Amino acid sequence: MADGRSSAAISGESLLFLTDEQLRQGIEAMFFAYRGFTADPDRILSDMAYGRAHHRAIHFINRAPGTTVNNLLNILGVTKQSLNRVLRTLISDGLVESRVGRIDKRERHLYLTDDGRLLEGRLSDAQRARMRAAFRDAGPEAVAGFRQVLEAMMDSEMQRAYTRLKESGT
Amino acid sequence: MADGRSSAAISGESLLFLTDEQLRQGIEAMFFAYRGFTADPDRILSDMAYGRAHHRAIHFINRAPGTTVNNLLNILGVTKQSLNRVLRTLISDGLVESRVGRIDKRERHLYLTDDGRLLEGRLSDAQRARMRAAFRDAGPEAVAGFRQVLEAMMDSEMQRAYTRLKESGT
DNA sequence: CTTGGAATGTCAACAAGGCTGACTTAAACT
DNA sequence: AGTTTAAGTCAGCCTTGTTGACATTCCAAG
Repeated sequence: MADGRSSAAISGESLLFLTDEQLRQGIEAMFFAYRGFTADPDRILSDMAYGRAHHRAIHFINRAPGTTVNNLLNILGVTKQSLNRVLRTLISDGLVESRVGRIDKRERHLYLTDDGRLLEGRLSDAQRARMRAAFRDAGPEAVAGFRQVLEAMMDSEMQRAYTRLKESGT
Repeated sequence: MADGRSSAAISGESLLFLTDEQLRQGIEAMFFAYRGFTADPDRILSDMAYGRAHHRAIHFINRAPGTTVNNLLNILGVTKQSLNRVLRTLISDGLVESRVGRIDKRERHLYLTDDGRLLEGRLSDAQRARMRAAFRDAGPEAVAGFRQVLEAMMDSEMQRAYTRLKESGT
């Protein structure tokens, strides 16, 4: 497993794309690309008292308006204390609204306010601009491959969450 | 820009892969996939007193043995104070060796010790296993697209760093 | 030979954002 | 009535990022 070409055992057909060298390039590509991926929203957020955690909350509340705290917790994969700290500031700053559930009054349903939607737009415009440029440069076939590999890299639980979100879109 | 189909202006040929919906799916795929990407090494590291920052340092020192602190700083994109804290623990724990430069004695050249290489192996075996599974599931064409999109998503400076590393490999 | 600047390291302080654990409140379920 | 669940809160801890100030060492240019 540490001989430098563990998966380079070429078995008839070309599995050269599975060499440790190829895998390592993939790993480094993920590392550098993720930095670019977050760079633009981070710049916007650093001017305010917000960080990446706020962005994530805003993104998914916008994505699924009325989502419950528990729901968001599962998607974000953090503790409720961590999320609560973020939500508290967003609510008190008037970007997020928390409504008591009608059916189950224990639940809180989360919505973006007008101000919240405004910030969401600024953040996702910036992030989409980069993604759009990358997609356009690479072309539709590359984009399909990109999505396919990313999906295969997720934990199965996140894969389900991702698919659910995907299917709820439009 | 916030009308929900800003880039869906279908201009003759099919640019449907550039709709805001497609871009958002790409954004969410990056988010969920990156979690999976770091999950396995994170689990190993949490047993020790180390975190993701230690992993990154170990990875790139292994990748380019003898690299200087400044070099590493540029690749990792953190402040020297941040990196120094990480390096200090790695050096005092005997995982990394810091040698004074022969030509320029101000520089410190960094190398993994045997113990360091051992941990590096454990971490990258875990990370590669997931990447390998994802690559295999998706197939070579998808992998090519994956790499192409990621590369286009990097800042140009990181793109250069990535290419340099890529070309130094094997 | 001296001095300026570069590379490195260190100290201190701070903030964001993770975490655990303990506990409360209110509502719902059984 | 008693238990479970959803949410929130308090306190404290850790990692990892940040600034700013400052010391050391040493190369290189004047």
